[in-house]
This record gives sequence, C-alpha cells and structure tokens, in this order.
Amino acid sequence: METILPKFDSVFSIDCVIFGFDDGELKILLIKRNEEPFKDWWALPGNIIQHDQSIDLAAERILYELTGLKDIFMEQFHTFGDVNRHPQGRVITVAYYAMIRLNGTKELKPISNYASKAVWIPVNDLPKLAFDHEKIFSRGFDKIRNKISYQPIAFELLPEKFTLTQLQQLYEVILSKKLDKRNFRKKMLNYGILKELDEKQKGVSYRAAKLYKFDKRKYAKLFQKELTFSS
Amino acid sequence: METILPKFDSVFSIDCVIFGFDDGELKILLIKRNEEPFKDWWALPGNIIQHDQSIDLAAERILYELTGLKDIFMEQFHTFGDVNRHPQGRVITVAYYAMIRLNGTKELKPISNYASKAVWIPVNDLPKLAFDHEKIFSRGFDKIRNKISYQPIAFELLPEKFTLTQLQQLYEVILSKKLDKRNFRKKMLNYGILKELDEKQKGVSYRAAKLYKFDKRKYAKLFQKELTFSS
DNA sequence: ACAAAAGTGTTGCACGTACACCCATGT
DNA sequence: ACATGGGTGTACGTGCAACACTTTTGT
Repeated sequence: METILPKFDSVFSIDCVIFGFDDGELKILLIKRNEEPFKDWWALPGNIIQHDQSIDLAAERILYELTGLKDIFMEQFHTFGDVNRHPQGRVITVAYYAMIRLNGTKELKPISNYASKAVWIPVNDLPKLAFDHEKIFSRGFDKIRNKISYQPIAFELLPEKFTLTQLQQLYEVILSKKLDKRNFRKKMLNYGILKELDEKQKGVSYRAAKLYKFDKRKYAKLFQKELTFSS
Repeated sequence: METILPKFDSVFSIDCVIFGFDDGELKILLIKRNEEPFKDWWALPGNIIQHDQSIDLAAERILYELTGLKDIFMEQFHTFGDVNRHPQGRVITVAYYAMIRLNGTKELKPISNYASKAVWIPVNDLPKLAFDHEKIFSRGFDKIRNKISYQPIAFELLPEKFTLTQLQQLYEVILSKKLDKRNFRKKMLNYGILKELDEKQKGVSYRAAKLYKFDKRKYAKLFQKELTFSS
C-alpha cells in the first residue's frame, strides 16, 4: 500500500510513569539520560515509537529497553502535544502509567544505552526532570489518586502478603491524608476481596499483625459489578 | 534550533466526537468525506495536525474547518495508535470530545472542501463510519456516560432554559436507562445549581412545566468541592 | 514493665431507592 | 370531560464519618 500522506518532521514518543511502593514510600521509576538533549538529566522512561508498532506495544518495548522491566501492564492516560515541549523538533508524546509490585530487589538494567541507569525515586523527593516530564508525572499522579478513590487497585503495589496497616499507609501516601483506622479496615474487609491468612508478620518488636492476600477472583467480580449500572 | 530527530512517514491527527441534544435525541456531528480514502463515507470530523500547532489548538482549528463551529471547549480522551488504522500509512490520532448546545438551527458549513457536508446524526442511528471511527465514537460515548454519572455536566447540552423533564430525558438517553422522576428531581434540586425561573414552558397542550436555568457560579463551587478531598 | 502497634463497635447523618396519586392546562 | 404530562412525600436501607480503649508481643 502506497503512502501518500504528507510528511512532517514530527515524531511520536511514549513516556511512562511507573509507580512502586517500598519502605513506606511511593516511588517512580526514572532513568538517567545518556543522550542529548538533556544528557545526564533525570527523566521518565520514554522514547520514540517505531512506525510499525502499535502504541501499546511500543510502550512495553520502550519500558523494557530502558529499565529491563517486562510484562508490565500499562494504561495510557494523556497525550501531551505542546509545540515546544521538545527542543529538537515536534514530538507528541503519549503518556502511560502502571502500578507495580517491587519484589524486594527487582533489578533495573537499561538494555539500550540511551539510559545510563534506571532508579526508583520517592515521589516526594523528585529531582528536576527533562522536557515537560514534571508535568507528565504530576498528571499521572493525579490519575492514580483519582483511580484509587473509586477502585481498590492499591494491591498492585503491595507485596503478595501484606498487613492492613501497610495497605492503609499506601492509601494515605497516595491520597496525601490520614485515614481512620477502624473505618478503613471495615471498608476494606467489607469489599470481600481480602483473604485472611493463617500467617503473621515476623521480625517486628511489637504485636505481629495478620497477613492478608488479595483475592483476584472476588476482585474481578466486584469490579464487574462496578462497571455495570445498577437496577 | 536544528531538528535532528529521526524522520518517519508518520503523522498525527485529531478526531472529534461532538455531542448535541435535540428533539429528545442524543446526536453526534459527522462529516461526509470529500477525499480519498473513504471518499463519500461518513466520518468523525478529523484531520492532520500541523506541525506548528499544539494539539489542543489543532483540534479547534480542525473542527472549525470541517464544520464551521467555533469556540467549542473540547477535551482529549484517548489516543488511538494501531498500526493499520489508516490505509495509507501510520496515523496516530488523538480523540477529543465535547458536549454542546444546539441553539435551534446552528449552521454547519464546512470551510475546507475536505468535507462535503457536516450533519448531526442520532447516536442510535449511526451509519458505518470510516477508519476506526466507530471505535473512537464508542469510547467517547463511554466517556460522557461515565462523566455524567459523577458530574452534573448535562446542562451543556440543553438550551439555556429547560424543564426538569428535559433534563431527565437527557440523562436517560445518555445512561440508557429509565430514572425515577421524584428521585431525579430531588437529587438535581439538592445540588443547588438550578435556578428556578418565573417562566413556564409554552406551546404545549398540557400543563406547562417550570423552566430552570443552570447556575454557573454555584456549579463552579460544587465542582471545586468534588475535586477536593473532604475532611 | 514498658513501648509500640494491633485490633475492635456504636451512633448519627447523608444519600439513594422504591413507590402512587392528584394537579393544571389545552383541546 | 378528557388526555397529557407536571408535580409532590415517606419510609427504608446502606454507607460514610467521628470517635478511644484494650490486647498482644518483643525487648
């Protein structure tokens, strides 16, 4: 099939806002750029979309190349298209986000040398970022803040087994406010998507808390109900 | 500043899903294409983004050129980037939506001859559309359906003065379900964003209904409250 | 024994939902 | 007078918010 479209020196890119939770802190994944422009600056993992790849696949590939992370389910949340957002020409970027579980020391190894390293950085302690990446991050943060308040998606960020207090801390970090312990527990347990385990927390110097697991089957049911209109 | 970005024969476009409400029916704005590919097909108003124009401005320009409509506030809702969505090459499109008031006979006159005409078509009676525009429409419809259920935005579609029944009908059309009259009225009046007028409906052969106006000041306050987290 | 966090119930309020009849007006 | 939609109230259930003390465990 012949291409008869006009040609512009414009390109599409992808940028990824990947959230993780570790050590009581909400973090995002940043790379240190190894190329101009903004060489040696911190930036969101992002790169140019290949012309034979759908944007969703491009997002996966780019994240993998820059951080070594695979099989991360990302969702598009906004497209940024100001004319001068990239100093070298017109670049429209589609921003994706994901929330992932940091299984202890998940290794971050850039495959491409477009990034010199990839690191988890606490969202409350972000450095200056390249391009308009601060704006993109901020909108991505809004997105999860909004989403978490009507869908119990926080489990994606926690280890497989977690205590209710950990879950609550995560909510508090994302929503930036204190929550009432009793109400929080009541609500979460009422959803019916937590499985109480026979296990307890270990290695703490105070009363050990019960561990819970997230019940995917029940979650799917609840989620479906929420998508459907009642009555 | 020199452009040193790679060159691809990829282009960006904008597509607009513009909702209107008229005659008890929810409609969207379609154009009849006057160019290949899909010449003489119905399509969403859409075209290519100029490389010196932000995507938001491009959306306004494109809508104006194809339909003659000006000063419509549109919001981006999704970007579609499958490789083969356009038969002539790689085109990634950013989709926008808007809800507008049809002031009686607002004229639709394509400025560019890329469209031979622009017409309001009921969403329940859509023809086959060019490209993947049916998918884009459907996602745009999801968007307003979702939005209306947590924000009272339906006023944007109604005439300045309207009856509660008209408002209810609009909700029913968008949500595709019947609503209870008493509950609906109670809820809407409780929001406190409707101003009751001293005027009544005219020209009906039954008891005339009170007319209401939408109170923008109070709406802004309510909206702000909803955006902020309580307590 | 003490420090530190785990765990637990009740009450009031706001809001959604279900439900049916009389009223005003034009023809 | 009749047809057509306009307009109205109550009772129940659910879910959220506010609020403080006892229990368990490791050191």
